[in-house]
Amino acid sequence: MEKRFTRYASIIDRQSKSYYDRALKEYKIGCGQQFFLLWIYESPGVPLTVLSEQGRFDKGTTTKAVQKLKQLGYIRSEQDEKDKRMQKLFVEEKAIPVVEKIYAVREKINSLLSTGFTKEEEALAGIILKKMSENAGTYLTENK
Amino acid sequence: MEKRFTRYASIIDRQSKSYYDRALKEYKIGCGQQFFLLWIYESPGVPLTVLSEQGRFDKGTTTKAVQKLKQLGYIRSEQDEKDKRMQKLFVEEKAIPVVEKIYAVREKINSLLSTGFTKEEEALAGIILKKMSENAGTYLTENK
DNA sequence: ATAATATAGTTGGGTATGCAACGAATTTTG
DNA sequence: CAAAATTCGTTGCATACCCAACTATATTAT
Repeated sequence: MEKRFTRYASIIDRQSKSYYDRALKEYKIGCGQQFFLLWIYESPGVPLTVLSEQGRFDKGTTTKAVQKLKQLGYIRSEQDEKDKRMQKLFVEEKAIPVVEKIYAVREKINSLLSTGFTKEEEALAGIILKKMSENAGTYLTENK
Repeated sequence: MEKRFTRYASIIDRQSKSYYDRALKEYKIGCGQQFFLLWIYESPGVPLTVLSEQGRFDKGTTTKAVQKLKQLGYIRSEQDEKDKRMQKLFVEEKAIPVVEKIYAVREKINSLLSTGFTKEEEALAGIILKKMSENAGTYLTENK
């Protein structure tokens, strides 16, 4: 059978991004910030490196997303006392409505993506995609 | 269960793109052209609109990828006689080694992505991802 | 302790991509 | 048939992203 995993992943990713962009426009952020804002919300004080690792983003990408969130006043950073290179990130009050909106949009997108799936298929999809993304991180990267 | 389909799709897509970029560097193309070159190879005379639809790419994205392939001499276009707006696309001899390379890389990526999968899981992954990408095209887009 | 290495984060540059506005050709409508 | 609407493709602009080079701080090795 012809496998076309990447083609499907690409379509899912692009369409989801476009949906996020439309849904978050009113908050002045795009698809590129949602992941980071929620992660900071869920892990107060998280440093940039951890964000990069968790999303498998380049450090530069993470820096720029974080800068945008900071400019908008949605997060703030504190320098770590012990390691002065490290910035600990926190969500600001102002961002709470945005966080809630992102959760809702994420939920919506994920349920639209699994339209017509049985409960079993949906669970299986989660497991398979997780495994595949782990493989991507392990076997498709240059280093490691 | 918490669904995170988009996160996984995003990682798979980004890592695959990076792999394509590294693997195709010697041919002066990047991840953004592989889909189009193969499709033109498999469907001689295909117009730009069909490429856009099949990959669910924006028309502008398709135009730019096609322009790059043309500049490199990998494809040529012919104006349709009946409908003068339409460009029919064809692969040039020069591109054959590139086409073969892309097939090999695609195969490699897809097999790396399914590392550790049973035959059943692999087949299931294809079915589920296909379905999900169709849902993305149907339910996540603005129009239609 | 000092030199070599490693790590956190930033920056500059390039590619991929979507979106909106456009021009040209075609089709549909009244 | 002429005007309006649609369709094919292009272009300009903006965002997301990776990569490589860099600074500053921290850690390890000699």
